[in-house]
Amino acid sequence: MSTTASSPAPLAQAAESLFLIDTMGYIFRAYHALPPLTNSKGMRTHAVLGFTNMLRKLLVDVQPGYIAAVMDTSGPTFRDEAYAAYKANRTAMPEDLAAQLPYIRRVLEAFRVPILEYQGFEADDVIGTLARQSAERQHAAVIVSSDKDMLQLVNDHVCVLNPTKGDLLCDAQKVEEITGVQPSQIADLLALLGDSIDNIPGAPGIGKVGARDLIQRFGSVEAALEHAAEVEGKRYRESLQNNREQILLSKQLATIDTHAPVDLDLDQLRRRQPDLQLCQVLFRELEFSTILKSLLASHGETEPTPEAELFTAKVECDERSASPTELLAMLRGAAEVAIIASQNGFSAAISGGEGKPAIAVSLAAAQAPEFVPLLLNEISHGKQRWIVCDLKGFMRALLPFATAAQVEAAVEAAVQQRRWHDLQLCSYLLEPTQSSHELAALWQRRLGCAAAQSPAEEAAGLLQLAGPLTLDGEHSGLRRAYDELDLPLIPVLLSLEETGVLVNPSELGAMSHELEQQAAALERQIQEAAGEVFNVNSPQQLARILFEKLGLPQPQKRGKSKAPSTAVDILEELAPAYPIAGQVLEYRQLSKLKSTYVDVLPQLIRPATGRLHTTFSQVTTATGRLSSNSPNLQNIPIRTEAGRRIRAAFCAPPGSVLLAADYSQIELRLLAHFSQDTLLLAAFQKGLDIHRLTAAEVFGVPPMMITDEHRRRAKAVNFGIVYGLSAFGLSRQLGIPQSEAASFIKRYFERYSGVQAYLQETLRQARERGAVETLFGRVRPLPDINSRNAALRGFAERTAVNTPLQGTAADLMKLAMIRIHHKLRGTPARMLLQVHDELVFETPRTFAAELAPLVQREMEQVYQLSVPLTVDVSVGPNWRDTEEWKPS
DNA sequence: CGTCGGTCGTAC
DNA sequence: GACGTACGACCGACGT
Repeated sequence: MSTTASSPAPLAQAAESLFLIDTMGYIFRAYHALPPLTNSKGMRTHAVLGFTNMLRKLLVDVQPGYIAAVMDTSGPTFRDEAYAAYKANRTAMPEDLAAQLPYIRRVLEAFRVPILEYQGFEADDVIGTLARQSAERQHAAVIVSSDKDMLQLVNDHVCVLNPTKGDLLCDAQKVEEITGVQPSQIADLLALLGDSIDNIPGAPGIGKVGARDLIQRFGSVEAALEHAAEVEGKRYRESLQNNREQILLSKQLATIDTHAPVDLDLDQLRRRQPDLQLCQVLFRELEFSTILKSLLASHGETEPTPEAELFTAKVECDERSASPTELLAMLRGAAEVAIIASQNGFSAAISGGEGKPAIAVSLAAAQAPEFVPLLLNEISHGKQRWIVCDLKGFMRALLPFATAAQVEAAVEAAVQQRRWHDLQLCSYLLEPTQSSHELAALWQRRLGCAAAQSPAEEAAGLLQLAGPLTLDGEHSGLRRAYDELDLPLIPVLLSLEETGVLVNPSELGAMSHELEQQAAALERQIQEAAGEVFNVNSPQQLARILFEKLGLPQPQKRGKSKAPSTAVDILEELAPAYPIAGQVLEYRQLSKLKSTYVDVLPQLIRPATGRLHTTFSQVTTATGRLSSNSPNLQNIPIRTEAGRRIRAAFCAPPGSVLLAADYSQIELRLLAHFSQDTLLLAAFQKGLDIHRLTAAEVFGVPPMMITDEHRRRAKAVNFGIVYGLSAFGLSRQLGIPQSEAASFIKRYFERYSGVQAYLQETLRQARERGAVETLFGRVRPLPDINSRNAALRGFAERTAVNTPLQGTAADLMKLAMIRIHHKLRGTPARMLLQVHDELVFETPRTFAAELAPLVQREMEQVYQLSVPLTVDVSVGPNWRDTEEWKPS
């Protein structure tokens, strides 16, 4: 509000004024006006965000002396009795808005703004009454509202501030300027105009201008009705004469009651400083980090407040120190043990008994050699449930003090007896769309605290988190994915990561040099054609050169920030006519390979093993797939010749070979299984080429006549189905008119009618439940599936189609991995990588002939479906040059 | 000098 | 807005 150049008097006197916030009115407008932001938890937060921003701006810029937030209570009011249809037009509050209301209250509490609500009285009337009482005491009041009803309350001591109209401040003069009538005549104006939102009927046929003129001329609706006969315009005259009762009722409804039984107590409403601790907890939960940052900054808290102050629910524990044997003795008697292993040592916590704080113990790293063997023995043979966060990380921390086989054996024993409670995994299964399931994130979200202050307290926090992060009751459907897939997979993934994969660094080194030369040459050519030196890597600068300076035809497609897109499909279209476009494409390809793979991978080779060790994340994707990072080994190039050279650098050591096994069309096979579509089932049962079949069916071409182009398009259609395709998306993918794409889709669903029925049923269930699930019960919530926002809804619908297919494929692959891992125990073969539908192994050449059928059988037989699962196996010296293995 | 959103490109 | 799921490089705007 400091931006309001000429602050009218009431704002200049803000330090003494009473600010009355029309809370619900503002929230409704924020809800409808702002894009429906969702935080990482899937909760809508935009109304809270809009309200918080408004409130904070008010508090900071205006510095009100007195403030209150007025809210409605549920229940009937006098207006409902006066007019049954009143607010009948107001549909029930949308669920995602209702869910935000408790947070609005918490925001007000955190800012220490008192909430005023009175049973049976609407906020308008409470505001009107308080404003009147304030004015009678010669005390200025400012009503913060965007509702035009409020303008009737304006007088010498009362004005209205509209935060949605750039902080428009209305005094009596401004009201007249805007509406053409005095504040005292606003109710008369609205009585004629009506208000569709509040279901005030008004006078049919009388609009803005008419209402204003009539009130200006007669002064009130009563007077206008009395003199209706004198009105010249036939439409207005008859409306007045024919709607007398309705108009009078409308005025009654539009009139704010300024005599509600409410007493203004200014002292209670004096502005107070925000409760920074509450603000921190709340805004972290809501993920309003910008607001939090600026709030802390404005209160001189450049450093985050000391952690101790953040604890709203301090994790209680009695800290003790103990020797390894004493600690073991303590663990032995416990039913549940929370345990953390880190570089700094160990900490563990057990329940202190009913009502008592947890008992927590920490152990220095120096004790690990003595402690770990004891611990592993207890994990294997004890009866406790072990609570951890990130079992894979826990296992890894034990590796320096025991053999991998010992760690794995102990963990496996407890896995089989269902004695592991991995909070990270539970959190993921419960909320697969959350961006983080790290312990720190769980503390923040579930305990409302920043972090523990000591290792022992951290362990005690784990104990506390185990309560909310269980898969019991309504979430017991997730147990199967936990018990049968995700938990048993953990030792498998640890094994893959620790094994690593061999890459040939000198091969990559040579490539780096070549790519450098080629890219530099292309860069020179591009800059020469451009007539200037610029950064080809900058899409923005490139767009300027291509579309402004050189005048290439501009694409329709634009980025979010306005520059025309220079993406590959655009440049490909331009390449035949403009060599520079082709050069850019080639440059991009080379520099991508160099910067993302060739120059990065050698640096990540672990010196101790001479191999590349990725990290698989089991808690990242919304569908249940794994992800891979540092480096990502799930996106090593394969499509282009230059890219395949990188793949060739992934190799087997002398005497060994790589073996790759991949599921053929697993998602389409799952579609056949789920949909039971006759045609699709028959196709897979007969082992047909599914893309050729689709080409024949959709394009109406006999199988003999199908061209590569037909097949290419059919393949795009098949992929599109799995992705929840739209005509727009398909048309863009294939570069064909949307109408043509639409006819392909139509033909597809005519031919594969079972698929269409299945997809419709999937959507119906998703809408009903607000979630979809995989074959093994992994659930993905879809908060937007019934949204009124078409874009959000469309996205949720495509997700609803894709997730059961992609997620079930991931489930099956996990199961196959677990089984194969166990079959490989005692063999010289090692599983190295998983790339969604492919597994890569390393094996002595002499064992390959045994490994191949084992892997193929386990993968194909992983689960009985209505169609066969088929797996292609290939073997070779490196990841590029593998040759198909055939059972003999 | 770090952070963060946008754009682009790699995989399945 | 715009067919699903990821990771990550680079740029450039922004705040320190």
